[in-house]
Amino acid sequence: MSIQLLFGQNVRLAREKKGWSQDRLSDESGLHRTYISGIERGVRNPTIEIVQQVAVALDVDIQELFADLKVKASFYD
Amino acid sequence: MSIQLLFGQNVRLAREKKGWSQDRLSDESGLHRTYISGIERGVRNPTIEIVQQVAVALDVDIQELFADLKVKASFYD
DNA sequence: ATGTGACTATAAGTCCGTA
DNA sequence: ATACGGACTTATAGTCACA
Repeated sequence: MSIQLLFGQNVRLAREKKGWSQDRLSDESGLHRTYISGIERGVRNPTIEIVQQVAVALDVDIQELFADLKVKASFYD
Repeated sequence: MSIQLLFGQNVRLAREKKGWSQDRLSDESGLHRTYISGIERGVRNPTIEIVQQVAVALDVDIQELFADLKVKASFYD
């Protein structure tokens, strides 16, 4: 898995955990909505400045956005 | 402190911990020597792909390169 | 062995849409 | 509410000569 996809999925998880739409995260981070979409899909390769902007908006540590993805528990249920 | 400088200083710490020159890190990462220099000084704003390349070369977790910098123990010694 | 300014090619990031 | 495309501006990637 690419680092872009790992990052993107972690952003999506953190966003959904807050119950936010991409539009909402866009507003909070100051980044364009379509760009957020691209990040979450792993098709963008953001700079660390953008990473920080997203982390601040989501109120999470940058490190959390690079955390290894856990296999969903439901996979084993 | 900017995220670029935080990242850069963490890279420098990890590199020096291994006793590597910037030249050596350049070889190991495939990135140009002057680019490594720019990263460590915080004047570059690398993408997450570059971050991963550096982390792999230094054999550290990406998260370590975003760790809060500790005040040097020697400051209190 | 490292810092710096300058450079070109490429990608980041924005904004307009459509589905 | 999200994915995706095209066109656009700005910044980064990557490199060099020199201090």
